[in-house]
Amino acid sequence: MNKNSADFGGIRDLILHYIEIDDQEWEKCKSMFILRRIKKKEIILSKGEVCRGIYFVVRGLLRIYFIDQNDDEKTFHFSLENTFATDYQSFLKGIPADFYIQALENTTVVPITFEMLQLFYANLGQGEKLGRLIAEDYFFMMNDKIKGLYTQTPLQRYNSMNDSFPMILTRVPQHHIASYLNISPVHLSRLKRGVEY
Amino acid sequence: MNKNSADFGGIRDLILHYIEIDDQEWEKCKSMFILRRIKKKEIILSKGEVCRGIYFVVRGLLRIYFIDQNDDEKTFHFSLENTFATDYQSFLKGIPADFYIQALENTTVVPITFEMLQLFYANLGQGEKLGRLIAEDYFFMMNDKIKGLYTQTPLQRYNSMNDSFPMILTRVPQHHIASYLNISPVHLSRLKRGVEY
DNA sequence: AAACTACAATAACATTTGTTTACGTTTTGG
DNA sequence: CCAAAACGTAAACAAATGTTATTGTAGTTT
Repeated sequence: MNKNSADFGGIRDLILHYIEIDDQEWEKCKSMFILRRIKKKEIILSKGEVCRGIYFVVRGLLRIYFIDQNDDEKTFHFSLENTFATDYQSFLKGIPADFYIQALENTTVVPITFEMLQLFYANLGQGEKLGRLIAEDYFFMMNDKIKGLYTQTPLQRYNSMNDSFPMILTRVPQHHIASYLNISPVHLSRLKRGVEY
Repeated sequence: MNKNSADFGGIRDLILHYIEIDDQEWEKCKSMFILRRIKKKEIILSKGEVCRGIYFVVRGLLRIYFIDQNDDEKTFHFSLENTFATDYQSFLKGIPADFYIQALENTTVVPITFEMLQLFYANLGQGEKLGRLIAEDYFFMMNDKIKGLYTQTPLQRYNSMNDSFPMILTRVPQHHIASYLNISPVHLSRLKRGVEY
């Protein structure tokens, strides 16, 4: 890798997965990308702020969570390498975020701003289509998530976490897993043990 | 209302809410619309079938649900007048549906097929944008739904049902409400009573 | 009108999940 | 390297929620 050409990870592959984009268009996109480094535990979005980016994770791991009425953190999503993290509603509507986004490891992201997205829509031949397909994919993820919440027990969801988030169980503290499963850390510990009542 | 011009309810207003569309474009759309009547209790989509339409509810009420591992129905969504019902994932991907869609009242819908949607994308000036905005709105709904599931108690969610679905509590049997809240009918009855432990 | 069905409420009991506290280990920060 | 903080497990108990069974009412069907 040339030292002067930043490595934007799998972004191009990801775009190509959605739409056709030629070299000239890619150069236009690439000129807008920058890398941003985030230290472990750093919070890059807090509730009440407007989310100014879709963060494409090149390396590291982000956690999206919110805080409920009892001041408990509820982990909503983990963003691994080559996936996105954002408060999409805040980002798209320009309204205050409900979510927090925090790095659980030292992390490198490519931020995509709202302005950049508008340029994609306007200047890429299939820009609107890209936006539609991304929104649809985000929707599918939510759809699956809700189905899991309704149909699976906490233990079943725990056991399928490795499918949704490869290696997640070895990368993040267990209490974050518990909050993702919407159960207490103590209870998750019990479930893993296979306790009898 | 002219007897020969079907009433497609608020569809045009809904499209206009998302994009600009001129009279000529609207005539093209309208010529594709038909009305379909669904009898109370009729099921128009079952798990395993491919969902062939986005159903715009002109009058009546649809229920979207799925069946969990214990053969219990879990109500996922109610579609009131001037809103949609579909298994969006099945519809867009052409894969077998996870959901069932059932009429809880005698209902009139305008089905929008996948082929019609492609024509919209291709022939409406802002067709792709329409698709993107619809996907985004669907996403926002899911987003709010998940936030509710994580942060609110069943009773809180019960009390806000009238906001999400006006008059729903007087229109559908209570056990469907309970399944929407993901609690048992017996427990919902208890919560309403405000039982002390 | 009678029989049947769906529905809601209630009580009693069982199961799941949360809370608190304690303890030992690991990780982190200075 | 040391002290402090974070973390996971465990046990005991409390609270929330599910299950089953019963009853009464209202709506449907015959």
